[in-house]
Amino acid sequence: MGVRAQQKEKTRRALVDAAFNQLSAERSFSSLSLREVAREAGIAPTSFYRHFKDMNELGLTMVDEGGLTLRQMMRKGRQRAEAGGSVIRISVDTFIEVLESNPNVFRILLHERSGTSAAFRAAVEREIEHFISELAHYTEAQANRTPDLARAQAEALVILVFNAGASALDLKRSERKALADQLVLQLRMVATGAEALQQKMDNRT
Amino acid sequence: MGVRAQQKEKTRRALVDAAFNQLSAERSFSSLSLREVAREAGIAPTSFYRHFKDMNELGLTMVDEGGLTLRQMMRKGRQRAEAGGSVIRISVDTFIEVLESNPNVFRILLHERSGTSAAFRAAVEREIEHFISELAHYTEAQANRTPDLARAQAEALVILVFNAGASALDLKRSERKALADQLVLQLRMVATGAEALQQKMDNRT
DNA sequence: TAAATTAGCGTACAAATGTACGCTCAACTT
DNA sequence: AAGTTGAGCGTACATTTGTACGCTAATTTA
Repeated sequence: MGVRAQQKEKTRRALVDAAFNQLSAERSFSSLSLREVAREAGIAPTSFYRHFKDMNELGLTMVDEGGLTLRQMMRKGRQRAEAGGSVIRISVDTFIEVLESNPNVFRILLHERSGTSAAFRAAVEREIEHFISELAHYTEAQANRTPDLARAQAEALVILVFNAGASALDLKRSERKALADQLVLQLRMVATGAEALQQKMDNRT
Repeated sequence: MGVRAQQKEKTRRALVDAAFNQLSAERSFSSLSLREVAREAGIAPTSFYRHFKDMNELGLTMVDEGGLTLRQMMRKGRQRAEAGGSVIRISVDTFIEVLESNPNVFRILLHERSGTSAAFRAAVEREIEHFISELAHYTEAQANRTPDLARAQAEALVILVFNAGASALDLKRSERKALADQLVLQLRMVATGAEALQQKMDNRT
């Protein structure tokens, strides 16, 4: 890659990073202005357009990138689970860690999921869908579930985890422990219930 | 109430209604400006201050009012359930109806739950908490649950319902049917699972 | 009836925003 | 070596925003 393209990429990164850094509990993506982001990235407002058509395009990039980051981290965590122990417990702990080290990545997904732009909502759903289908396949194979039961179960699990994540963002570290415990309990409910429903269906034939 | 106070109340309502009416899939509360709301309500921008300190105060009013509306409608629906039939099924159907007739009320709760203002988030949580504790008490009495198991179960149920609501907002009427069915399945999972866990605990003593 | 209160208005202003336009100059192509 | 490209900049402008201030006129209070 030429010097020129390299520099361009660097600036582009600066923009994305600047936007991520400006996110916080008090600042959502949609409240960021193009000028603010450019300022933080150290370029002139008008130079922004050399990289993105508008703020929307930046945001979608962030959603995609953020989703990827999250999935990679979760996958890494799942490897730990293969060494033995409760899958649920380990997944929850991993998730909390991911959350703590990337709060802003999680924030944008969470907020834009119920956001004002259809494109954003779709992008977030797509990311969540990745989680769900990965998990559904896992359960289908592991626990011999009917596809649609596996699907419903996986979806319920993911939703519960995401929502707990949302609450966790506002909590102190000590309170998070209790939250994680309750989440584990809820996930077990779903898993146990799914198993019971599956049994009932199997016996009926 | 004097003529004067009556007129004031009327204008205040006009403001709240104007704000609710401007909400849509493409327009969140935080994207509304004070001037827009005033314009829609048919008063001068500066007159806004005769009723609310700022947009934030308006928003909090809307959250409180919206939560109240939702709870009243759900309560009315629960009466239908007492006539017999699956509590879960009837509650879900009621919820979908409520959603369809008050999409904007639901939207503001949903969006501000992950919003940018701590006050808003707290207000929404408070509303959701109402739902949860009502349901937890119901379950505790009805199904002899341990308090904390009842609590975890109720929370899981409410979260699943709310999330399905969020998805439903983006769906056509025909697709909502399938969504409702899956939701019912998920709720049954939680209920069944909670029951099984309860049994296990009981047997252990 | 006289005085006090106040909802609503119009004017005004500073601040911030998105973006059009044209320039520069370093990097790349031929 | 000569010519082309394009990232980044500065200037400029029309819009929109929140809100300060002071007035009016109708209602309420005394």
